[in-house]
Amino acid sequence: MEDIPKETQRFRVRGHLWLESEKDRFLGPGRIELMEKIKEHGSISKAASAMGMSYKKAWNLVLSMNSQVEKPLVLTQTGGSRGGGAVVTPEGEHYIEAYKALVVRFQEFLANETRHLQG
Amino acid sequence: MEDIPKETQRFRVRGHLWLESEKDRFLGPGRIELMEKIKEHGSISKAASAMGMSYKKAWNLVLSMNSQVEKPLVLTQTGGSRGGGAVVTPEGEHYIEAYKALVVRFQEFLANETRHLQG
DNA sequence: TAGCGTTATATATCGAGATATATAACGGGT
DNA sequence: ACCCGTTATATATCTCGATATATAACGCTA
Repeated sequence: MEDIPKETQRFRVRGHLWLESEKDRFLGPGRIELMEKIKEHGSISKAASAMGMSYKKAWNLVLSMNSQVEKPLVLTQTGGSRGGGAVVTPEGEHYIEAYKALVVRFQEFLANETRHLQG
Repeated sequence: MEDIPKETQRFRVRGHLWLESEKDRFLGPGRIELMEKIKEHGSISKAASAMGMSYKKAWNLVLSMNSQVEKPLVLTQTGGSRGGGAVVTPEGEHYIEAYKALVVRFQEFLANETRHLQG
């Protein structure tokens, strides 16, 4: 590594990280952010528009996440005094925390590898 | 982490990794594979078709890589007895090796995190 | 029973990226 | 002078995912 030219200084190591099951993605940055926005706004539609995402896409993500676990990460309710809404369950919150901790370790890995590269 | 339900067993941590400069991607899995195919076949067009990629895309990747370093990673030649061709320079080979070593460490990270998640 | 905001779902439209097609240039061989 | 396979480049076409649009259902309110 020590004979990589100086210009290597300009490069950074970057990456993406996610959890997946047999064939489907389970959790990634977008799904985590969506759950956080649902926590904040109390509905899928408001969460979606808050992050510039179509309702349909957000709905599909919730469907995908919930379909891969026994206890759903997001509960939805149609109708009612406010028309309905969505909440993140304790299970959902747990995954959010676990994912964030994972990302912290990943960022350390990337920073370390970038340092290594630029040696 | 210890109170994540059993079904977490089914999830793996996966990821992508690449090198980038200020605004452009520099090296990722596709570009590395392309350089390896160029080494193998001696031309961009053969390398591209060998990995089911259009010549145009392969050419753009070579252009992008070479534009980000002083000494090009891939040298091309037009015309001549065989019509032309392309070769990977020692600098290119060096980056291939550095990237592969990085990927090995990344795979270890992912395996470790998957184990941690399922622990 | 009518109104409301939302979830839930299907269908249609659009646009970006990929692919296909075309053409020029290159330079050695014959 | 012409042929060859490749690099180099522009343009046209296509495809698929994303987005937009539309509609139904839900359940509380009043």
